[in-house]
Amino acid sequence: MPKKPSTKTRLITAATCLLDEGGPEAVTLRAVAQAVGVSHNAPYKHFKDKRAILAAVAEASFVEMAARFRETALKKATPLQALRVVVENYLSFARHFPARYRLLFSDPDISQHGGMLETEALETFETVANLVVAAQKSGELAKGDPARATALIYATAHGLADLELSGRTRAAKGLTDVDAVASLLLDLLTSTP
Amino acid sequence: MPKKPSTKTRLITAATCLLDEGGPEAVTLRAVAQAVGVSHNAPYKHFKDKRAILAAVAEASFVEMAARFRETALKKATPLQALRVVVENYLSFARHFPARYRLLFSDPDISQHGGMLETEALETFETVANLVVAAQKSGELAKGDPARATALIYATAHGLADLELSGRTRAAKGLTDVDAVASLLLDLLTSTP
DNA sequence: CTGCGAGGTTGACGCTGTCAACGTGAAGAG
DNA sequence: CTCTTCACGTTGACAGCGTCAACCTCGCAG
Repeated sequence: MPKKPSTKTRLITAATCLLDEGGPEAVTLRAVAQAVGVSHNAPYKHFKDKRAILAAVAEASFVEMAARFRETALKKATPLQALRVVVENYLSFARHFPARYRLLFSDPDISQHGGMLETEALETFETVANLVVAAQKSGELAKGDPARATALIYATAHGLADLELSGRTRAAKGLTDVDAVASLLLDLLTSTP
Repeated sequence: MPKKPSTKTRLITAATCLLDEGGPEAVTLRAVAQAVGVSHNAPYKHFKDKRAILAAVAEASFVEMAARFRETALKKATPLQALRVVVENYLSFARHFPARYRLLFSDPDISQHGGMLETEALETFETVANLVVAAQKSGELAKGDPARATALIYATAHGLADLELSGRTRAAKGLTDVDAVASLLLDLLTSTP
């Protein structure tokens, strides 16, 4: 039986909900407070800023997302398959929770914020890098600096997600099928020069 | 001798300046008006919204940037060199004008806005695609769907720029040297499978 | 019993985008 | 030459926002 959530965690979940449903502009301190059923100044007893609330939302979201990443990736047979699934999941997350995705991966305030979020992010990056190393060892992926290859994969996945969210994929010819482009990169990395 | 600029264009340049110097939060309707020396409501005689002003800023910036792209790219000897220069310029623009870059390439309101901006963006995309085709014909780039390869390059460049702007490149190992990662992609596209 | 601090409330402040009403001056119609 | 009109600009107001300060009110430590 789950103990009843504190006001602080209720504020975080309410903010997350508002963000997902109404975008960034819907997340107002007063709306969050009202959703929880407290006065418009109650949040200041738990968070310094509005930004602090967003940071907490990001932190909670990232931890949850990273856990799911690891879980689904480890079930796959080969490292390359796992890599593909990770990219798929990344893009899927961006599509399902656009506003939250932007908060997590494109907000300067948040990413610079340090704290547990940065640690967790680095750990996740490391996990993917390990996948790349494994795929190189098994011959599924061409050799090369694994950190740089990982960075390339990450940057491409993020770029595709961000372009899709800002609506730029509907127009340009090669961009309409985002997943195909992501797949193209992995194919390129696979081919042995 | 340049004729004196209208209030409308002065509003646009003032907004651009504020955006570059103080980030998105510095661009307030009142601040823009004050910078031009008019009352806080004068902008409404020229633009419907605050968003409309930002859209005008984006449009002007994009046209100017695209022109410089074409100019510098055409001076290069081979298509592949031109491609590298375009990517370099793209990243350089993002670094020099972070807030404006985000407005141009990551703002949903703006990119969905249609109008001349979308036309110009498509045209630019097409220009790059032609570069890819040329590089493939000359054997500098491996064969394959050029539209998709262009999309891949675009997405990667944008992803790298965005990650750098949100401060995520300082931490992860392979991401510290953004230009090297961009170079890696072009190398991959070069190698013949 | 006393006191005190965590958590909640009310009220206020300045700033924002936006709307409505009110000039004003130049240009065109009669 | 006068009258109208309309683009451009002004002032003043409004609600909503983040934030600060002051006050209340428990439950618990001494």
